[in-house]
Amino acid sequence: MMQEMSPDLIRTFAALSDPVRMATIARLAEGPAAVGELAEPFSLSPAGFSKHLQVLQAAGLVTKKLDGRRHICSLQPEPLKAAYDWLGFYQNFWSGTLDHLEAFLESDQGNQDSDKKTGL
Amino acid sequence: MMQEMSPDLIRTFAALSDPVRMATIARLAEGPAAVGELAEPFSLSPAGFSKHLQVLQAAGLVTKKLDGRRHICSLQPEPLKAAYDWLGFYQNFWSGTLDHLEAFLESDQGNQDSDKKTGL
DNA sequence: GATTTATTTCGCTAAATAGTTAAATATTCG
DNA sequence: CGAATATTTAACTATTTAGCGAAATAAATC
Repeated sequence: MMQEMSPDLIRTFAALSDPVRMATIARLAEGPAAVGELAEPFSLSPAGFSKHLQVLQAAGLVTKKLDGRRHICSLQPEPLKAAYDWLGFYQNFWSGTLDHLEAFLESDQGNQDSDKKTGL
Repeated sequence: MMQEMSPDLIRTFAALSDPVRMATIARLAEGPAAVGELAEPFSLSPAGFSKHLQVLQAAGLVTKKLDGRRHICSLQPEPLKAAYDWLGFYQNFWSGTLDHLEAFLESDQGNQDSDKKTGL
């Protein structure tokens, strides 16, 4: 078995690997906001912040809608969920007494959606 | 309230944002392996793969122990768990009927360690 | 002890990223 | 319409990252 490692997931992790972008996501989780409001906490030029926003949009983490001359940004949950699920696969690895996933992968739980060979 | 965004987390997400490194983590979840074995699936020079391993080690995701001339790599769960937990904070954002976290943040659950202003 | 195997470090190049300032595009307001 | 506001795009520079081949280190084997 092998976990999916889509370009989308890669882009999501890349988008998350920056403090400005992580903080922006945290802020947007509290509700939509205009670009200027989002940029305020950072000592960045507007153009510099705009680029971070582009990275977040390219990853599908943020969408924008226009409200007059302001661009209102909203957080999109799907990519976060996908990243969460990818990492969640390794839950057994860190949460249990297992040193690695072997035991899990050979368990009923680990086999339930992969090796349905019992019926063949 | 504001989620923690440590340099460690940043490094973890950066380490995850590459297909070679993601696949290597997936492989290591099945159990420890030597560098050469890990490198095999990729068309990379040994030096090239070694650098990816350095990134994973710098993020604390992989540790090595020596077995003769072979370097045995093991996956370390802590950084994965930290990333999982950071993303898990937004679970309410994607899993529920909420458009954003406001409702959660104003709930008992959301208030339990943040705005204890009821007593002021 | 010379050779082979496993891996890293070094020195380099090419490409991607993060930041800047200046100019461009809309939109609102007087 | 002209000035101000909000934001992006363009052009550029500096830094980081990803890759390579060659050399270095270390252990195993003959």
